[in-house]
Amino acid sequence: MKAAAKREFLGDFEQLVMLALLRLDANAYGMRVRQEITARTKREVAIGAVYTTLERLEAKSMVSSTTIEAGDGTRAKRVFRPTSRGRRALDASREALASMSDGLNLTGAAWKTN
Amino acid sequence: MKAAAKREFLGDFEQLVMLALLRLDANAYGMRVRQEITARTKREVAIGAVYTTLERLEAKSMVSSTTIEAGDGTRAKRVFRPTSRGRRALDASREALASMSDGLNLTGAAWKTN
DNA sequence: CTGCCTTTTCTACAATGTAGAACGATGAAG
DNA sequence: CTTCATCGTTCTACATTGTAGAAAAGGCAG
Repeated sequence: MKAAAKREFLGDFEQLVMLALLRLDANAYGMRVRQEITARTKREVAIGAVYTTLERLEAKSMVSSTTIEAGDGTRAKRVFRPTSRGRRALDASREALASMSDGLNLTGAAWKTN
Repeated sequence: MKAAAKREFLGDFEQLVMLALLRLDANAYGMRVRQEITARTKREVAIGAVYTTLERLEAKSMVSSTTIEAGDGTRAKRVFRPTSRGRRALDASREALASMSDGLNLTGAAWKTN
C-alpha cells in the first residue's frame, strides 16, 4: 500500500507565482512573471523575489524549467512550468483556503470597527 | 491628504487563522482555532503554531484579544477577533489570489504530467 | 569597443511557519 | 487533601518563505 504522501502546501507568494505560470504558459519566464503579478495584483514585487521563489519551487520539484533560445533575436529565456506535484500543492492550498472561507460573508464591507 | 496606506497582506497560515476567527466569533480562542483549522482543512497544526501566529497578528494590530472569565466553571479564555485593519489585509490577500486566478481553469484535474 | 537594454544569478536579511515542552488553572477520582 | 488528567496559554528554538537590490551575463545599436 502506498504511503499516502502527506499533503504539501504553498506559501502565499508561491501561490501567486504558480498562478502566473499557469496564465503565461509558454511565456512564463522570470521578468514576465513579475510583470504579470504586479499588473494583476497591484502588489509591488522585486525581481529577486520572483527568481528566488522560482528556484525554491524547482528545488522542491514543484516546477521545472527549460532554457529556450529565442529564434527571434532576443536573448534566451528560462521558462518555468508547474509539475504535477506543484499543481497538486497549489490545489491543496486553494482548497484549504476555500474550506475555511466556506459560508462566510467575506466580500461585503460591513464590519465592526475595533 | 492621507498617506494612501500601502496595502498589507497576510501569509497563508495567517489567512487560515483569520478565517477561523471569523467563523468562531465569540469562541475564537487558541485551542478552538486549532481545532477548527484541522477539522476543516485536514492540515495538521501544532498548537504553538496557532498561538505564535495570533501573537504576531496582534503585534501588527491585525487582531485584538480579550481574556474572558467563563462564568460557566471552565477556565478563562483569551478570545481573539480581527481588527478592521486585519480585515482589510485579509481582503487584500484574497483579492490578490482571486485576480491571479481569474479566468484560469483551476478546479478541474486534467493536467499534463511532468 | 562602448553603452544600453533585457534576463538571470547572488547575497543577505526579515517575516512567517512550525514544533513541542513548560507552565498554570480547574475539576474528577480516590 | 493529594494526585491525575485535561484544557488553555506561554516560551523557546529552528526551518521555510518573503523581499530587496546589486552584480553578472547576453545581445544589439552605434
